[in-house]
Amino acid sequence: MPCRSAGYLVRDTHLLFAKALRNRLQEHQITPGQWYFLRALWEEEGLSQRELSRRVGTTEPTTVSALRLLARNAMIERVRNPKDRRTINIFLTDKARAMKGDLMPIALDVNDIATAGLSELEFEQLRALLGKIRSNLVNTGL
Amino acid sequence: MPCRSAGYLVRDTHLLFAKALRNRLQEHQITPGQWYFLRALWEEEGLSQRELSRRVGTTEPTTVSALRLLARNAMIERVRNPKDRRTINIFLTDKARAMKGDLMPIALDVNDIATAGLSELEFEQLRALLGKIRSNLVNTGL
DNA sequence: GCCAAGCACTAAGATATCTAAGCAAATTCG
DNA sequence: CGAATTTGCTTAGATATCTTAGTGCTTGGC
Repeated sequence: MPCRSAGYLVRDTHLLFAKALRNRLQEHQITPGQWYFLRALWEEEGLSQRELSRRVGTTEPTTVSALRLLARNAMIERVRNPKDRRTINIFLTDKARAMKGDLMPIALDVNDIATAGLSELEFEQLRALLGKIRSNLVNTGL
Repeated sequence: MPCRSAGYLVRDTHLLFAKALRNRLQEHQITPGQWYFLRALWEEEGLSQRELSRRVGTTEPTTVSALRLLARNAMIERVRNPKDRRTINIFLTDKARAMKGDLMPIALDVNDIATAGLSELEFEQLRALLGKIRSNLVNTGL
């Protein structure tokens, strides 16, 4: 009996997801680290780095790294906010907006492959269970 | 409506698990990266690096890095196998064996916190669902 | 026995992530 | 108003992880 802990299962599943994503994104010169920020920006442009960090679930230094790569690939522009000069708002370039149509199907594909054989109900259960674990860890992890 | 993908949920949960583990392990000078290898070695000593990689779910270069840290902390010894000089077998030091009693409760604690409020049945569902996703991704991720 | 193929590990270099510490702009408050 | 605090971002340095490309040992076919 393996009797693996929840943490191990989650970590291992994460590594497999990241690998599947990386293999499919690499021909577009996008890495998984950049991917989550792109998704957040496709949903809403002009977010600050702090707000992006919150939505993607990383610390701010991680966000700085990822945005540096996205800027190097000409996917984003960083615009200092004139109302509050501490803040930098992140906007997509035309190139990045145009790539949404190519890239989103990749994410859907990976998720379809990953959840193949799961019913709608099972998928909702998974979301609920992971959501419960996340809120447990958020409140006591510090 | 957030409508987060399975991949995002798993990644975010993983980051929270890793953070909770890191906070609790740091006073013992053990990092999460080393943790999974320690667990595998507490279960069975003398594994080769390849076998360790397979059990922990990382590539071999990652295993090399993690074992380097464990060796620096005097937690393992690397012994060249005399029967097959390509292979290196990994053994725990007395120090590492002695720490099992202190460290295992930390893992149990993190898992208890993470799964608080989940019934036994729900925990089994989670394991089954993640297991299904893992096998889906293993077979098609490459 | 020789050599080609395969196997176990390592090196190099990139990305992903964290914590701790710092800087500069904005806000609060005496 | 001016100092202290807070806020948003950055830097520095460590760990974690991957892919690609070696190095050296073993084995199997001839």
